[in-house]
Amino acid sequence: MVPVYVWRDSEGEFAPGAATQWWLHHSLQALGEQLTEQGSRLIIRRGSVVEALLAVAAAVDAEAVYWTRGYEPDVRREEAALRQALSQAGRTARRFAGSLLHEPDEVSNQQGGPFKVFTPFWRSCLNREVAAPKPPPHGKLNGPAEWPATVPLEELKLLPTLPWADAFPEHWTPGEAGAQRALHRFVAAAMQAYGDERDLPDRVGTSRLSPHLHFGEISPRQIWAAVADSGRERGVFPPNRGAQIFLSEVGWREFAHHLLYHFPSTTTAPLRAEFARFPWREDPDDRLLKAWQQGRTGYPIVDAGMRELWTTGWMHNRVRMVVASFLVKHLRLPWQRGAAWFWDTLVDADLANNTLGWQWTAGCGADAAPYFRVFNPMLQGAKFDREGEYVRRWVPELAKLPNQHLHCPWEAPMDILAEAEVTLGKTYPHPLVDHGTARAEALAAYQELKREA
DNA sequence: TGAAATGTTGGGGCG
DNA sequence: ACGCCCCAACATTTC
Repeated sequence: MVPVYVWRDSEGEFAPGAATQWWLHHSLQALGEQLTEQGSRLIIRRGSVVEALLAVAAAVDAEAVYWTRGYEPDVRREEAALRQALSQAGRTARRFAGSLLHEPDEVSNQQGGPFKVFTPFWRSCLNREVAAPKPPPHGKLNGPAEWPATVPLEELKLLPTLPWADAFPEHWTPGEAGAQRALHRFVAAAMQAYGDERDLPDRVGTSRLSPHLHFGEISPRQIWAAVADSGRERGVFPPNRGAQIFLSEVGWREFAHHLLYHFPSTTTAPLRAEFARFPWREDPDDRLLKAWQQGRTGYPIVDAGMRELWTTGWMHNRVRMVVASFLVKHLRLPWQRGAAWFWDTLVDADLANNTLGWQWTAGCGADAAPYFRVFNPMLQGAKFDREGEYVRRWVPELAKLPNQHLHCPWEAPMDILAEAEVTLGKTYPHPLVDHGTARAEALAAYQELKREA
């Protein structure tokens, strides 16, 4: 067996982002070390996936090439080309499914088509058996008499040249061992309270498994099995309400892949075609976009989220919904711009999940939030960051403000601002847009879209 | 996995 | 005792 990773020469809008590359570097490093411990190696190549795999296969005269299938449009084209090339070269192609609980073409509605609404999709999934995960290979792995050439990991230049990702290691341990630790921490310590705590961004109430899942360091079947195992003694599945909600979140990931597979154009185009004509706002020099990206919108919960993203490569899901709603509704900038920023900065950037998330927020996707559902950043802050711990952690210049004014500093009396050492427009920005005005304009833009329909 | 406007209900103060 | 008003609490509708 010869384990191979090929770093593609990919360009364009869905080439791996900077945060993805950071994670990949460490994940490959961990995988390489693990394989070495088992007497094997990780062979790294770069360039065309098809050419690289054909070359390695020829070098060791491989009988067959094995891989796990993917669902992104580019990957599907690549796999088809690989199949054909292997066939021509007289080698066997063996493709396996390992990234989902259920394959997108095995789940269908009563008309035999793809689902477009989550609830019936997930109900249908719950009626199916989830295959048990296979144990990982243990002990010594066999290898060829002579190992093929490999590119040193450093030569892929995956790590950022600027010190942007310096704090990432405090928050993440890429690799299979880190994934297993995260899973077992969650199941043992947080899963039962998941229903109550998952929406509170200052807690570690979520699983934080998304990057591990994206990179295949853990599979959803392993997660399913671990959750089921935690309730085995009492013979109940799911073991509790927290587990049930958590598994349905895994279900949203399944749904996202289902949609990407059946509607591959949604990575760039709205599923609801009329939204292609949405009157987005002009943004000369990307002034509004940059303020959002840099966490300088003047809305504390939004800025906290954007800074958490920049600092850790991740953002709590509740806050993702808030900042996404803010970009699409308050700033009225195209959801694709937000998706591109998430794509570059999230360590869990995933084409299926990112596409579903942004189309959901923008109201133009499958089973999406209606467009008029505009999040109020002050209320979201008051509801989900009641004690202000999240905002104080990521927007420290507001830390001395009392809770009452923390989520809307522009409404605080002068003396309270002075006492908290806050000067709006200087130590912290004025609101980039007025909430009431922005909301009204967003709704008017939506009416315009409907009128033209 | 909204928010805001609008409508309804019912307790309590008051004449 | 009774009607009236106020208003909070809750429900419904609309965006």
